[in-house]
Amino acid sequence: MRPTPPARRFDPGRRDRIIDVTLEVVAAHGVAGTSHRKIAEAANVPLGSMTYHFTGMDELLTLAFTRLADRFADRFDARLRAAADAEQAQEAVVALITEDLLGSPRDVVLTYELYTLAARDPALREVTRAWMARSRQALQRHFDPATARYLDALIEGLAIHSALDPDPMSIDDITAAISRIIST
Amino acid sequence: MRPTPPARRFDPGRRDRIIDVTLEVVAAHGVAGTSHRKIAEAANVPLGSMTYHFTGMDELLTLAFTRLADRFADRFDARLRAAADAEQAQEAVVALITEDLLGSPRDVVLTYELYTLAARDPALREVTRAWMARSRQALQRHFDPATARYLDALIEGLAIHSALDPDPMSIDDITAAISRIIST
Amino acid sequence: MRPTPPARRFDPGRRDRIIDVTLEVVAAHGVAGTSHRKIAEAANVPLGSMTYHFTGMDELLTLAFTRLADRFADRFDARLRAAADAEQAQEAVVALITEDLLGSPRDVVLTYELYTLAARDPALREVTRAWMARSRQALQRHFDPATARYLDALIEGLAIHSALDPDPMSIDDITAAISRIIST
Amino acid sequence: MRPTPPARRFDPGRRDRIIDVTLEVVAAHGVAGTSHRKIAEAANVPLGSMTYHFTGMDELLTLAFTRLADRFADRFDARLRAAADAEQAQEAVVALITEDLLGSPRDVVLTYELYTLAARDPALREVTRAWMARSRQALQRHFDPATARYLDALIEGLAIHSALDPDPMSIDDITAAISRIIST
DNA sequence: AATGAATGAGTATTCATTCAT
DNA sequence: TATGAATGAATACTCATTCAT
Repeated sequence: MRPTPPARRFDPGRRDRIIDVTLEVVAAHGVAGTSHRKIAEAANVPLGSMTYHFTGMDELLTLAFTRLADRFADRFDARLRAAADAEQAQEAVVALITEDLLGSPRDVVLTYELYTLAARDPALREVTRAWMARSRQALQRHFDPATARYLDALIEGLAIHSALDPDPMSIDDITAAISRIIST
Repeated sequence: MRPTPPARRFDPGRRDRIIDVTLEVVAAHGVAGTSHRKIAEAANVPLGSMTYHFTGMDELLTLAFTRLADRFADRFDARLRAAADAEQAQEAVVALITEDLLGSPRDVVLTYELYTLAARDPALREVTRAWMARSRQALQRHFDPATARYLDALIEGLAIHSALDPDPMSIDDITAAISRIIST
Repeated sequence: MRPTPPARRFDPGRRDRIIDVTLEVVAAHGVAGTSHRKIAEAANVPLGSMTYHFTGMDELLTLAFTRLADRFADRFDARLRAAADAEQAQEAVVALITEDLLGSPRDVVLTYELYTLAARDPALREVTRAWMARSRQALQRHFDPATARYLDALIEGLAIHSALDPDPMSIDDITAAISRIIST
Repeated sequence: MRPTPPARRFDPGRRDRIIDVTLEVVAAHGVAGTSHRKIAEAANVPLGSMTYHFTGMDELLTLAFTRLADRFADRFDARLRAAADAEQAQEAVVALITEDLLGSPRDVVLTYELYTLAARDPALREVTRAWMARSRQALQRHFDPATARYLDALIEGLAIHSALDPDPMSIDDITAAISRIIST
């Protein structure tokens, strides 16, 4: 009896899958607790495959967070694109905070991890920069540039504080805060 | 020739010093890159001393970030305590953002590291909770509770976006955004 | 849109080029730091091409060092062939040491790498043996066999010591040493 | 039954032993084939012990080869110190080549490995430099400085060629070559 | 005939923690 | 009380080689 052959797998899209799995591992263990081993195991891929497809952890994290930011920005964009007027836009922003940003603890955690990396790594700061730029662009569909910028900052702050606060703000509070920042 | 003595140093305040040095190491290498070894070396303390004084990294990080948050809150408090009226309070908030929060890249980085840990660890979430509570308390010297809360969130968002943005907001912009949120 | 073609390159002389590039990689990184990957990259050749053309690193190194030794021996031969008498032969030997052997740090390094391999591997010891034989043959155009042999050894020693010595011998010293060994 | 405890060993002189074992491993496998693992195994020491005692492979190799060169130089010195006159000194040199340098294939191999490293690494070039300096100093007990230098180079060449040559020189040949270089 | 993808063994190194002194 | 030495588990990464295409 020969041992089972090493089971060379035909696995297109493997690279792509690894990138997605990376975000899951980071969400579960933090960047600090993320390793090639954990990702490889979660993706059901041999360890050697990791450094075959990516030059190192840095590249992998950059790719993964770029994907994350793109998805956030897409959702942001879609919400505001669907709003017909300023009033609907305001509702869209509230929904965005309460549903998109706070709805998934996973995403909250990942956002912080991204900011922490971005504070050190220019490559990831570029990712956050592009994300912010797209957000403001989306807001400018309905608000003037200055308001868009203030609003973007407020959204950020509301999301963070709501996430960290054991007694988070109500939707009414969030709506009220937003009303103030867009009143010109 | 006698061998060098065992160098039993009289070193009161060692425990304290280690806690402070921990923040420096985290600022320099991130939580992900922080280790007992690096801290011990930076504090000029034998490695064995680390696990002698602290049960592990978790305790050490909690102590260090508690100290950090206390210092931030103290400064916040002092600024608002010094303000005589709402107008001065607004100026104090602007100064707080531009000088305290954005003045030191070290502090920006450490704040993110703290949030990232807090998102996972209840002990550190308590640290951020207490910090937020003190901030709002300080703001309530001059603003009603709801405004204090909105303002606190806006401060957070302005600080984050300004730190990550290669083209950060001007002081005028920051002032304008704050004006809107406190207009009742 | 068709996918990019498989880039089947018409590349005659590829095998040859790989052998030459191998010497460059060894010169740059040492035998210890040489790998199929580095050679493939330096030769602009797919990794799979390495084990397609050569059975393994041993074969590749043997081929490369054989080529190196042949080139050295050719130069040695040419120099002594050009000498008309014993006096010119002596000058040729001095030039050989100072110009051929010491002129290029690359060649000095490669020579040691070869000796180190030869000390272990009979295939490469055959390479050094043949090289030595050709050197002596060339010297015997002008000197008796015993002198040729002594001279060959002295050349070796002068080259090594001059290469490793931060304060290497002058040409006059080299000439004087050679004069002594050929005086019968 | 508890599993046997991890058997923390009291092992003074371990650091020293590792350095010696390193030379054995290099002699057996070459620098290219030497790894922390092999050394640790040969020294009967856990892998983690290697990088505890040494910053890395470089430091370890430097220490090991320094020790090797010192031993060679000691023997060289002893031989020439024991010679009463120039004639005995000449005999000492012959014995040195035939017994010390060629007597042990291990030492021949190690010498090449050292030269190969020295060609790249200044730290190891300093080791060879110091060794050469001591050799010449020893020779100057009996010969003038220029002769000492030529003789040192000839010794080197005779040793290398004899080691690589399947038909090495006889003692008479070696003696004759040396006679020529010291005849003034 | 040629190669890109794949993989398990192996590399150096870092690490938190233990414990004899 | 304090610590230097020790250690096994874990880290990222490199590698020669295989093989389906």
